[in-house]
Amino acid sequence: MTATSSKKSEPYHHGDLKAAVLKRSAEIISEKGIEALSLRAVARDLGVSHGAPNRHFKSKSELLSALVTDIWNKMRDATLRSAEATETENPYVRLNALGRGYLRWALENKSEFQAMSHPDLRLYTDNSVKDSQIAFNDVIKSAVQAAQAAGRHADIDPVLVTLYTTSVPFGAAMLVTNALMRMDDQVMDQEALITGLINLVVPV
Amino acid sequence: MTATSSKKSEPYHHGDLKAAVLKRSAEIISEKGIEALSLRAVARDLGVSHGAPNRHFKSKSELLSALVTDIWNKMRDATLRSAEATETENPYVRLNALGRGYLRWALENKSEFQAMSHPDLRLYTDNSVKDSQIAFNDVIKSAVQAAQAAGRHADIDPVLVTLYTTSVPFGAAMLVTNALMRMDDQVMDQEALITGLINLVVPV
DNA sequence: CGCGCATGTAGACACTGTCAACACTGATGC
DNA sequence: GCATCAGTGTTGACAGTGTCTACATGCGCG
Repeated sequence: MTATSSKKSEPYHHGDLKAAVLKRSAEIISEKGIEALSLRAVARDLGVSHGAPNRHFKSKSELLSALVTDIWNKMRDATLRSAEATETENPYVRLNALGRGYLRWALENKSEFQAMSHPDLRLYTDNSVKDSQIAFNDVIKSAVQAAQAAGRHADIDPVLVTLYTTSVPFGAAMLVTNALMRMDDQVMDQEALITGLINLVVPV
Repeated sequence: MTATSSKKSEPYHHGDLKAAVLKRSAEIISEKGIEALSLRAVARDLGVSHGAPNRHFKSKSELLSALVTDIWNKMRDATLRSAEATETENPYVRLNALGRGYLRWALENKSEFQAMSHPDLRLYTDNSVKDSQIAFNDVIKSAVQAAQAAGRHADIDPVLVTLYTTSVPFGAAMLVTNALMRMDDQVMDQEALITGLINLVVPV
């Protein structure tokens, strides 16, 4: 919406402020974490008055929602790509790759990953966030069910198996990025950690 | 620190403001979530001036740290109690109970659990939080290693197995309490979910 | 008894998100 | 071609926040 593009001098109208706000906000999250994001700071960075962003986002929560929606979509893409890179139909291999892609993306995009569970998101119920969550979950769910059809936990409630399968990369990423679990005494190569961990959930 | 107790009329000195601030803050977190916590509101609730809490907590982050330290300790106690209630030495049964106690506590103390990963905690590096995390992790680690000694993933790096084992209840609690995973289409009894999920990680 | 120091108060400051009133501008309809 | 008008940006205000400093109070220790 509102995509006139072009970067002139600095006229009264910015031209594409909405996109610029989203971009700068994403940068701030990535660089300093979501706790450093403020509407006024973004406006300052863009050389625009402090009230300008409100023309495009009714509230900070709405901006947050837009950002997080985008993050969910990026994470889904990265996860899916990882599975498709295997070029196989073997549901175990695919599910394993899904998990590794998921975890790797989270560890390599720490700030974005952390933003997804920001408390302020609970203040704003936006369907776009929910929709992107559902789209992500559907990716995992169908891969899990394909593996179930091939014999993995075949007799267990699919909801349970999906939750279990998701919890491992998600929980591990949370624990590691938030330093909620100390792993310092035995430092480990990141890729070895990813592979080792996912192999425990989805042996191949 | 400053534990004179007693509730007189309303003298100049509160008597035990530090404890009162902690208590009221914990209530607010529990009732309205951590995003609703403000120093000034707590001061108002306690009928005390807005600057008073600063005498006991140098910053809001310091208060947060104290609260979260307490939460970690409570969670550890609940988790441990759950294992000891089994009255067995069987490491599988004990580890399974640990996981169920962990997950149950998180689901039943949603707000407290969510507080533990609040972004603002990253602004304040406090050893007390770290120490209580370590104490919690040690509980799990030793139970995991006992199970390894009994044959569970015996040949895998203990760090990996501990991370895996912790990730499941932690990740599931995160996903469910933050509504990051929709589970609505197939509602499930909470205790059935807990048991079913933990059985996938630690079969008994 | 008196003094000191911990504790509580009051005011100020900079910052935040949000809102309303106003200014500018580009496109549309006549 | 020109007036109009909706969209966008500006400015100032407001309430709220955390934090700091100067001041007030009173408890406990010498």
